Amino acid sequence: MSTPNSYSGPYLAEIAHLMGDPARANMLHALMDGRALTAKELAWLAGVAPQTASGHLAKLMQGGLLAVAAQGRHRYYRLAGPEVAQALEGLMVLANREGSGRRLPSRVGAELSFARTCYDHFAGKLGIAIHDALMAGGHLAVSEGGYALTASGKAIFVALGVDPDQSGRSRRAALRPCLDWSERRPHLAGHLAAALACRCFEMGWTRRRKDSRAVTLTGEGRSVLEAALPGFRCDAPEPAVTPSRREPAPAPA
Amino acid sequence: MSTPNSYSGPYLAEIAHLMGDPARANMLHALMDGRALTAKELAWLAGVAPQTASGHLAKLMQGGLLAVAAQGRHRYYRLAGPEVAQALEGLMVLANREGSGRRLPSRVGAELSFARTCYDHFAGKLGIAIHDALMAGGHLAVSEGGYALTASGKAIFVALGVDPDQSGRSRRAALRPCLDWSERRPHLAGHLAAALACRCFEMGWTRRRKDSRAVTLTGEGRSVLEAALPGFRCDAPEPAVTPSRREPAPAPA
DNA sequence: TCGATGCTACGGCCGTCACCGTAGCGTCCC
DNA sequence: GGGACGCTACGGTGACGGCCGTAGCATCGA
Repeated sequence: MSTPNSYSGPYLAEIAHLMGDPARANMLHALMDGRALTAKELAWLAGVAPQTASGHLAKLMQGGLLAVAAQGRHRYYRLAGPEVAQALEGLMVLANREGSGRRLPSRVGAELSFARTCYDHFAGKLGIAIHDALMAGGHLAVSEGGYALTASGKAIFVALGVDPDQSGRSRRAALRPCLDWSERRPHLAGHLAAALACRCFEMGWTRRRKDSRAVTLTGEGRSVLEAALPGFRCDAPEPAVTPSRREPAPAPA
Repeated sequence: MSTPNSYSGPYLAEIAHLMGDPARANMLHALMDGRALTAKELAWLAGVAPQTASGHLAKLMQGGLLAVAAQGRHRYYRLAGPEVAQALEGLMVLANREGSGRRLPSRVGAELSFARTCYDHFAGKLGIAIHDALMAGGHLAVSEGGYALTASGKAIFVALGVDPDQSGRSRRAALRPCLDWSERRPHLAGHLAAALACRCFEMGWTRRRKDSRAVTLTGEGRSVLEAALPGFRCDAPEPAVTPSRREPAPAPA
């Protein structure tokens, strides 16, 4: 009764509080590539014991941030939906602003900002290159709550092996812009973008890096995209020596 | 060294932790209408003593979420930028999902979801109505990272008394979609949207409600918008008895 | 000049919660 | 079946941090 204007403040605080713990934030960050991970993997990634991780995961579940799929004796956790990933991206934009003083370490930052998965689609320089090439070519049109493909845009998706008319859940836009936290420019999200990313992994045009959201564009992938997408241009990533960081677990003191 | 994949996790946690305290969340929520408020006002809105609020504000400043303008013996705090508002909106989307069980109280929710300011532009049913009318009429086109006005769109802005070619900071898109947390559909953000909102308040087409982000569309405003924007349609808000909630401060026990 | 006001700095109190120990339940492999 | 493995439930410990007291500095008005 003492806080007349705090309509959603408490709810907002509840969600933010869930994300505000380092261990939980690490887990959420790791899940932002859209994959589903087991509790043990998440525990290791977060740097805590499995018991602790279990508690965190239960809290995240109760808060509606995660979904779980039980499979045998494993439980695979994933983000509850694209809104969660989008909210996290919004926070990443803040966390990586120049003003805040904290930036990604340059090596790692270069890999991640070249190409990575953002929930289920491409982000980074690669995602933006795709977005820009489609836009510059007039293959995108404004639509209900996002983008729609023009006829020429649909032809491009067909050429890449993605059915542009597969209407997933009709509520969500097939294509929409998503602000990129590393480049501060939009890339393509939505289930068509996800289908395109999926196709790229299937065909070996892109590959996931181990233990990272970073993505590698293969030589074949570059050729395919340049052929199908007039104007597509994406600077090569530096070869980036594999850091071979492979400490299995923090040695218990 | 024990968390190989947590590149931005800690930074993300830091930002989220700042937003995760109820008092701070209330402050941020109150500032989401883009206005600048004094420390005392924010203390009252957050339901804490001024000393406590001062500490919170210092933390939010250090985290880069707020900016301050000293004016005499008052210090006016406001959000540091649109990115902050956007990140908060992203969290609100999560906080107000059906699944979470917590929704806005219906009375208040109805007022806020009809029309409100979102940092510096209109959101809610009003914001969406403007967005939809412009889109349906073909007045928007996809542009570099957002929307651009077509010739007919520019004419509409001119008719409303807003210069569509005022290029603010050229880095930011003049118009871009912004997901609405109450309606789950996009409304218009960007500095042209802000200019339009500003014009509406100046001309008395809309009015702010006291102690709330809610906005009222006046009869004149409705006429003006319907005349200038073919297809504009915005259901009337329920008259909504003014709750006259006016407890000056929580009685100290 | 003096008092009132807005805001911030410091100190002590106390609640909340992250953490990991042990223990228990369900599942897979041999 | 027996054992190993994945995960969760519970309890105690410790620390971080929110809270408000008093005190101090800057500004405005008379």
